[in-house]
Amino acid sequence: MVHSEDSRHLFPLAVRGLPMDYKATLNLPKTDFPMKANLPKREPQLLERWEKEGLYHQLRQAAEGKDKYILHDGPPYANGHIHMGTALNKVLKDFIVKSRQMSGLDAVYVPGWDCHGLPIEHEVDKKLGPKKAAMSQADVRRECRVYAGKFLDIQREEFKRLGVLGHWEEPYITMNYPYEAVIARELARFYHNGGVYRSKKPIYWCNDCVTALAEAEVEYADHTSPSIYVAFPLLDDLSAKYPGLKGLEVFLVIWTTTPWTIPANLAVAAHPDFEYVAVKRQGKAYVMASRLAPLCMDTFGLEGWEIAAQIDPKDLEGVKAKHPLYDRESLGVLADYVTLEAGTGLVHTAPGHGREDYETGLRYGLEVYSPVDDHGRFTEEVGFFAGQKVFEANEAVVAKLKEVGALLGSEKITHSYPHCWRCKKPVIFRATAQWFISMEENRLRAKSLEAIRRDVQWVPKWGRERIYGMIENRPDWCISRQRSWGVPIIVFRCEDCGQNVLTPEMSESVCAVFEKEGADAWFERTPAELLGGKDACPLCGGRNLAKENDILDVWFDSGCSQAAVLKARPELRWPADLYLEGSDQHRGWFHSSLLCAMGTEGAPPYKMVLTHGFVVDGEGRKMSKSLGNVIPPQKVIDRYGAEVLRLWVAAEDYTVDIRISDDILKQLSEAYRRIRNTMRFLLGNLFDFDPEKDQVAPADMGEMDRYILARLQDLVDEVLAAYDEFAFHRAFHRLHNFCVVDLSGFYLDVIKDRLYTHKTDGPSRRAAQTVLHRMASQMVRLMAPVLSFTAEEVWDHLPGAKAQAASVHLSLFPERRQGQPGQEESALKEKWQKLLAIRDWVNVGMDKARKEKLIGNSLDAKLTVETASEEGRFLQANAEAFQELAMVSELVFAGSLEAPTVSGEEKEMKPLYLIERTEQEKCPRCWKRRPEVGPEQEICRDCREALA
RNA sequence: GGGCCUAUAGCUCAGUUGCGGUUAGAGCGCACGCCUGAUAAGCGUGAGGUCGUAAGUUCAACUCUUACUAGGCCCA
Repeated sequence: MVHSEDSRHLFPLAVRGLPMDYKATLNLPKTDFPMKANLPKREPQLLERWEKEGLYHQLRQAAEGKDKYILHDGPPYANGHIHMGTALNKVLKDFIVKSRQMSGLDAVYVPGWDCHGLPIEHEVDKKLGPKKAAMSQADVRRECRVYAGKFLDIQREEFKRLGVLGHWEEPYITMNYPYEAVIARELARFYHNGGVYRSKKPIYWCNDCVTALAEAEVEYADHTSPSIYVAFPLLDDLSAKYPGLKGLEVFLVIWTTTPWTIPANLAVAAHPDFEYVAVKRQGKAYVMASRLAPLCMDTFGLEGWEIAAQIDPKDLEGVKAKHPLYDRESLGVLADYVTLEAGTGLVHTAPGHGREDYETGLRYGLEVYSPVDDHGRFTEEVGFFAGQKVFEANEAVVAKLKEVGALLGSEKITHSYPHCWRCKKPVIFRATAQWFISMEENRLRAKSLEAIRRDVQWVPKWGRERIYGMIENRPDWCISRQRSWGVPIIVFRCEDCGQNVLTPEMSESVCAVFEKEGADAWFERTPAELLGGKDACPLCGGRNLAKENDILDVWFDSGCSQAAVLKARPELRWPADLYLEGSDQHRGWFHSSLLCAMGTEGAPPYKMVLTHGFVVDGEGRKMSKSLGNVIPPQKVIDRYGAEVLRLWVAAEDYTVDIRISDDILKQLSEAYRRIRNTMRFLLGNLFDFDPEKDQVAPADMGEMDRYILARLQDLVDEVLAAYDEFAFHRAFHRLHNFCVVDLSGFYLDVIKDRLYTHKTDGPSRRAAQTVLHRMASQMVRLMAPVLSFTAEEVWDHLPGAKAQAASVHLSLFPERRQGQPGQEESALKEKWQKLLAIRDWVNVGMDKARKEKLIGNSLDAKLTVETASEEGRFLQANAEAFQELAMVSELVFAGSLEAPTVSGEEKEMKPLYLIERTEQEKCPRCWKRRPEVGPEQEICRDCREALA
């Protein structure tokens, strides 16, 4: 044992022979709960234990009969490893499920995966290479199934590693046979309701993948296109109204960045509100928007022009121009999407090659003309360019226009253009026969909009406006894809009468086969087999039914999860209480699920929709390979542990973008250590505490204990309120703040004396332990949804905990305060907050005294407080409490002070005080400096009593 | 280009759910010091913000309006 210089001098121990080992008489903290978490190693052990004990199923059992809380999992795509965004999403869901469970609900969580679709098929294509040509569609599908299954397993392990609890052995999987059957069945319901139709319509088309693409499947990237100005000779004579045009050859001048669509031109659009002019030069007149005309003439290199007439755009509606290349008319139309940003103010319109063009075409009764085949080649009907690929034909079109003298100008332009999300090549708009779900039939759009307004709670609330706008403006849902890996559109075509046919009996027969054999049956079996021999056309009686080739958009698959999962599983319930996904899902899963449910059930599948933002780097930039700022979850887990990743999710306000960086993670691991150490201190001081026998009633505690218990109750109330509102960052900050400010900085520091030196089973020590026990027991449960691993570890070490529940996750949250705090409690709080404020003020002087080497430890100090102020007298009345709080050896009072330690200027509300070094001797046991300690008496009176 | 959203100390968050009012708060980190009986811990003190920028409304704006800048999601 080593003594300080000081105590050796005071206690000539030779007198007694050997130094008394007072340290051995103290109750110092003792615990197996390690300071160092070693999370990357410890977490897998806990996971193994939870799995072995079947924790998720124990939770189900424990909650049996309670109200259910259904958070319906949005299925991630079974392709690739998880990334920070998917990790964030799953961890947030885990917070919600665990906190709802601990609030006394039965929070079932069935995770799912989305398994069909182009991205997987594309990967499989790449893997198969030329082999694919020799394979049947069914063979390709088998490969896809294996591929999806592999990544499903990978992701499942990755999610479990995060500490996410759920029914992992039996997730929902969109490629499972029963699920596939439900998809087909839901589609059939739409079909039988008349909501599904087949029509020619321009859709995004990838020439390379030879498929239609969903809007979600195109991405925008820069693309260089030829931009050309083309003159369309006007056939109608406008000179009656505009005499300035008399005798002139008049042209409508358009601008386009897709020359290859010129052959499909059927109209020229003007804006109804813009001003137009006809510009005259050398016997010709060019019609353009007046604001753009000078610029354009400049571009064309034409000088010496004048304005021949101001033209009202309404007069352009219905006029006929001649197509520059073909013997065909092009109609003058009006459209309000025409802009003056670039071009001529007159827009080339090809209804078969653009959505807006298509809609304009509908209004004017134009054909949906699209002379391009599946591979993006012109068909025979276009003449000159037949057989050429459209992008390559750009040049030929330009040349031809030049040849006929219709080309006024051309240049290269780089602009944002849609590309295929898989092959990254530019896509086109092309009209083909597709299957659609009508937004108007059965009032699907109107009913959905009503439901968005009336029946669903959107958090944050702007989500409502966002999805409302999308549903309000979206076109009909194109549900067909020309691929293999998906659920087929189970419609038959009668080769005899040429009609598409599907009766309820037929669809039911097909779905029954799907349930047993999966959707593969569509590709492997004959119509007769699928229809149980009843394969006669219901219209003409012919027996030559052919199966539709198109498969369904994958968004329809996941949109059906509410039917295939919520309704199908007995442990779940329809509708769900909550959907929680990233804000991009307003156009994705929230959207498709709503349409599917509205179409078949007439009601939304969720009561509440919660969204989170996107993970960005420390500078707020999105994560991308090209920026090199991607942080994979695995890296964080390996370095800090999943617990720190979870803490990151909890600490950030997820309603907006969520930043992550090394600095942020470092900061969080510091915060983690602080919380862990606080819990460790609590446990360490409970080593000899048996809650069954040693508890002290609050009435028998001191004020300080009762005060901190009131603070603890505040913590419980606020953290639980935060969980209720899904405001996890508030829960985390509050808990952390409590550890730092209320515990470390105040209560724990102050009660060390009691815990260590007071009589082991005396009331003051047992009171402090009672408080610590209650604190640990409540805090561990408050933190369990977030710090799931650490809380379990604490639970293992907490006296009496295991007797209550085998796992902290099986316990319930602490009780909230009933009603408002009582008057007594409020008074107690006010008083102690005042004492603490004065302590802060005294600390200023203590620091000064330390810097002056007057004292080191605060127990070296003698504090003299002036009683002239109200606060001074307040302290005098509460001297004992304040002395314990300030941890000084002497506290005395004086009427006035000559030279206070810190000048009280501008702090007149604070008492003046003086800090000196006390003359009293140090008790070698409790280290307080006491008057009775000296050569006669080795230790202080309190210590003697404690040891008695 | 359009819609929606975000912008408070180096970092993470508060700033009193819709309604503007005294020197804008906390913790972390940092600096300086203390302790060595929470010790690869703990305590204290302190320095950090023209509340993204610029106008406007007002007696008064972090809080309201507009524009701009940066960033995010969705769409074109």
